Amino acid sequence: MSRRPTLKDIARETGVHVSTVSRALDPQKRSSLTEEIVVKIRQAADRLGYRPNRIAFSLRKQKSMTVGVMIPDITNMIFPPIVRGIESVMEPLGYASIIVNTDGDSDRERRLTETLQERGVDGIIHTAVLRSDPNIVEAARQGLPVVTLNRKVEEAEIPYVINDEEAGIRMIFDHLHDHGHRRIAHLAGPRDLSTGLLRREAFCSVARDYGLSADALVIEEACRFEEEEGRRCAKEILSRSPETTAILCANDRLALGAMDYCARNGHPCPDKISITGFNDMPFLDLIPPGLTTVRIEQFDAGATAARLLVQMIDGCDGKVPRETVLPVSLKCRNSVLRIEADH
Amino acid sequence: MSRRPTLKDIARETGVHVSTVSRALDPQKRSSLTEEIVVKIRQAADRLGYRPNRIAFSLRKQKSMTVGVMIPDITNMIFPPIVRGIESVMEPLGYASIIVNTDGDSDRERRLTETLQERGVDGIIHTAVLRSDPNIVEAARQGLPVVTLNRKVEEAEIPYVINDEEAGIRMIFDHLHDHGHRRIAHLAGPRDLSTGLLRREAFCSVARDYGLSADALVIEEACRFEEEEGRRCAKEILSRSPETTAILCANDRLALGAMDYCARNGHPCPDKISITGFNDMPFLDLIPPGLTTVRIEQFDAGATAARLLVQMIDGCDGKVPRETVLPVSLKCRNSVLRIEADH
DNA sequence: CAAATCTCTGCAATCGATTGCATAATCGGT
DNA sequence: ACCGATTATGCAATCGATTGCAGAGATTTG
Repeated sequence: MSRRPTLKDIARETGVHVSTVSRALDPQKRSSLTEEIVVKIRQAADRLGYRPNRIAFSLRKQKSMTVGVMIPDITNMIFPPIVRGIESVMEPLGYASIIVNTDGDSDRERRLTETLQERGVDGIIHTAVLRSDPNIVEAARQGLPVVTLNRKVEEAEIPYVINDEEAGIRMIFDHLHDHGHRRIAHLAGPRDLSTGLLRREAFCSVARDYGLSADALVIEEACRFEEEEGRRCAKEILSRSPETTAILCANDRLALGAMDYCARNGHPCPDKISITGFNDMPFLDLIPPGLTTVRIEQFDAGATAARLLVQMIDGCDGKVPRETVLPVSLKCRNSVLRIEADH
Repeated sequence: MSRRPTLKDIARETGVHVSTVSRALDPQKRSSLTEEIVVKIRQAADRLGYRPNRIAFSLRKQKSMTVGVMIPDITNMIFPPIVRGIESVMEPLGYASIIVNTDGDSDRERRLTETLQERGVDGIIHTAVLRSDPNIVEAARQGLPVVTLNRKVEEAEIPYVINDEEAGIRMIFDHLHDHGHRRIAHLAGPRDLSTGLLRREAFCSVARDYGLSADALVIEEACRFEEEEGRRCAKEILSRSPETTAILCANDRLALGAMDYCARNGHPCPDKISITGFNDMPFLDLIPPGLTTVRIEQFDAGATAARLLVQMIDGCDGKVPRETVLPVSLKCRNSVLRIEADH
């Protein structure tokens, strides 16, 4: 129940000055001390169960060995793997992470950025929802190392890690096309979220490459990445364009909602309609018929962002790359049916 | 890019002593200052964009306004809601949480407990896997406020928050019995995890109340709470005891695995066999036929644990309750079929 | 043998905020 | 106008660690 021992306690115990103790316990400077005294000090430290006080360390060194991780919502299943990826890099290096949930709320985000800075974080990993974000940009401008995940930040010189959304959409579009689908609708995500916009643009671009004119495309935009919106948009698509044979959805949850709506309304997937997702979230394989989707390596994304951030914090050698694009892959299950091309 | 302003900067700016600035900015003591000077100081603080340095604060006050949250694995879907529950209580009070994943590894847990203490956390919320845990007990004995979640810690005086596992098992057993099931097998969780043991004991106890002799019970124990083990144990149960009409599983993932095995081997659920889960994890409603399970309020559990911890940290009034048992509820979907009682 | 060099350890300032105590300033009372 | 009481502010120590500089001893060198 007694207070944790400090350098001073060890100094008293061994009869040397605290600065000597400090040096004896620091592998860097141990060399400048007499072997005998180092041994004595380390033994005393062990005996007392000394553990350094990182708060004092932080104050003196102006380095907290702490990073902030801002995510929209940890209960959204795509984020836990990212968090673990970050931790897998940070923890071995002695960094702790303070994770905060922004709920995509700009006010909250501003407040949390503030608190993180008050706590003296050495850097921030910011996984984005909104496409622009003045608070974090401002923090970066003040010299705080920041890396963003899942979002290009155009305005500032902030390094970002993104997945190859374009390639993912192309893969899955190709896959649908290869299976004979020509009437492919896009169930898009919200345009103000960067993934929503990016995937939509990729869809249009790929469709153009296949020679489909832009105004012939049927695209329905969800307000949120949620099942309910998936249902609503699926309904919209089917009524607006009944000849649709495939719906390429901007993410898995939209796809799940779409599948549900279709199943309940005489268009079971994949028999009547093919549906695809994006993200490959956990447990997808347990949900029939098995959603074909684009796999994103969330863990790697987190780890990559963490490595970049550490580089920026250490700030020694060279610049870190401004842009890192991570590969994605096609994950085929059973939600896409081969049909006769109708041309 | 210039360094954040400190009290000293404001003092220089306004021509008063830092201690005066400190007092002017502290709502508690502001009263002892002249109104005029307080205004002047606050204006200067605003103008310079002053934000307190919490590290210095922590060092001086011996209070970090930080708590440690130890969980087995954030990618396990039951934990994110707990984390958010904790945050919902802590964040408004100015506490930040450092979340660490223990992976149920005792060594790792010891190390992480150490790091948390080095960082001067004001308390720890420890959501358990193993039934006993020397490290955290030791930390608590040294006077660190600790609350455990999901586990009774018998040895020490650590307050714990648990769900009413017994009541949950009883509800679901009753439910099966009401639907005519008499041959109810238990797909148990690992005995060294507290939920595994508790639910198994509850199962035996309820079965006894229904007049089933202990040695007539068919119980198969999984090594881990994973789908694969669910499959293995389901197979075991069906071959050992083919007349089984219902499998009461110790958690949802085991149930999902069992459902999968049964479906693939001529025992579709619920037509041939009824299966139940425990936890009510997210997305369960999307997986046919819809698992009937016991709902645990994870968010509330986290929030409750957080409130207890804050009480302990503030340590003012009275003791906190040693035990808090949270209510659970039955969540009926479609994995239980009504059958003719066979007696 | 004295001077120069080198090694090792101690001193004290520092990081930014808090706070008990001292002191200067103000006020009222007579 | 003077004294004691009150109030507002400053001083300096403190939290625990780090680190530049100084200086004591030991050692080498001319």
